[in-house]
Amino acid sequence: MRVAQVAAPVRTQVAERLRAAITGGRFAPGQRLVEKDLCALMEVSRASVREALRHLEAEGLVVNVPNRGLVVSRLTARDAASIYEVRGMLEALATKLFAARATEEQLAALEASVDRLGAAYASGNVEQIIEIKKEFYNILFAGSGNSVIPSILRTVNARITQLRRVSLSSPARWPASIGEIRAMLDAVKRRDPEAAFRAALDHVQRAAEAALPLLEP
Amino acid sequence: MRVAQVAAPVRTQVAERLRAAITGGRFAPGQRLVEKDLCALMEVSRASVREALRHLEAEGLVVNVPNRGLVVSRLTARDAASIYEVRGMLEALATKLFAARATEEQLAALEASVDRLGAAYASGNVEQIIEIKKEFYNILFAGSGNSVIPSILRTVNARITQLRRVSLSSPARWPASIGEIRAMLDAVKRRDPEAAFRAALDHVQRAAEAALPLLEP
DNA sequence: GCGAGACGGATTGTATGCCATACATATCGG
DNA sequence: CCGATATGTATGGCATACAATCCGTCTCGC
Repeated sequence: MRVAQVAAPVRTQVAERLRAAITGGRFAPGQRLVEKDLCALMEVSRASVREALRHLEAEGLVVNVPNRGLVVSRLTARDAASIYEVRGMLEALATKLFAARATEEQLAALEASVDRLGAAYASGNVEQIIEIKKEFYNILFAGSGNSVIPSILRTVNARITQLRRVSLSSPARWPASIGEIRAMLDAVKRRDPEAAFRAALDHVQRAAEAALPLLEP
Repeated sequence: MRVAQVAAPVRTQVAERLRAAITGGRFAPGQRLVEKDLCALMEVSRASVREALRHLEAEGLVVNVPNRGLVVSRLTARDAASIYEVRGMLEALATKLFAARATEEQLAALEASVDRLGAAYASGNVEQIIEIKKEFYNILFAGSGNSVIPSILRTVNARITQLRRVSLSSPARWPASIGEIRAMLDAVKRRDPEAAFRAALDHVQRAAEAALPLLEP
């Protein structure tokens, strides 16, 4: 009987906290990340901070300026548009595969999640919406049977989190959004992969249309 | 006038050499990567090796076993299938965007690259085929205007390099392959994004059908 | 007054040594 | 033959040291 690993390695904890700080907006894009300061902030050694930063660097959340150090990567309008294009394709693929492969249990779980999401939109609790949307996608990816889509989207989405939060904070698009998600669910329930693909792609494209103009006013 | 940086950081050189060794098959899947051994092999410090390994870990090329260290990640049949699904979508997207957005110069460059690729296939030089295919995709991605597709595919493709090399070593599929690529080119030249999408997706799907059976005999 | 160059602080890049801990294996006693 | 213990190996983590580089500032000479 294997006992639970109590403590994750320090470097991964550091990486997670840094990732949360960046995606949560506490570190602004363009801000310098000075190793020594991070050591003081988290009370760990420089080696651990550096290894964590190499991880974030590989994820694209921070970029390295030679001999100057790391700065929180700045999202250009083109990057954001590219990310939405990729998201559209991969989420559409996942939805299509879900429609073709998911078990009835997974389908029921997805439907239940959509119901909760509708309730969350009605209540207006943004944190709850974000939480349930994450759950929704976890069910979707699990049922798609594709093991690499989640990791790609997690990485790619981390870079546009601020943008999503901003766009989500205006409730104007909420009714349309939940409607699009219900359309995805309908297609999946009909076991219609092509319709599911189109519905998911449509959802992301409309989200992009709402979010991208916020980038450069 | 900025002078060329003569030396990349040691850790990136280490990461590149390790990546090349893994994708080149010199490190077999499942093989342990002992930090001290790598230090001795490359004559660098353990800190540099560790930072390089964090990078490869984020890329998924190696996986960490807690308190045991890193092993070259093993590609399951499901992983390989997932990767081909993702490749299909993203290469199809890139081709579609290229058809819609590329300049005439980029289109001419792509056509020239396809011609060289045809010659390489005719000559039977596998290394040359790989080289020109890389060039072909670089032109494709540049003309697609999407900045994140290349980085995703580079990461994802690194994991199936051995598989590609094996499948490429049998010339049986070569005529079909170059034919599919010419179909992509034709659609792009006609500025027909949807046809380009379908042609690129078809190319990857057929490559997958040829490569995946080689995984588990 | 003003530009060029020297200087110094700050920061990264790299190396080294050390210790604690976890795991695997060998060894030894019964 | 079996189980407990000892030992070796490797990672996980830390502190320190030092070179290279960059950047801002200050001074000196004109």
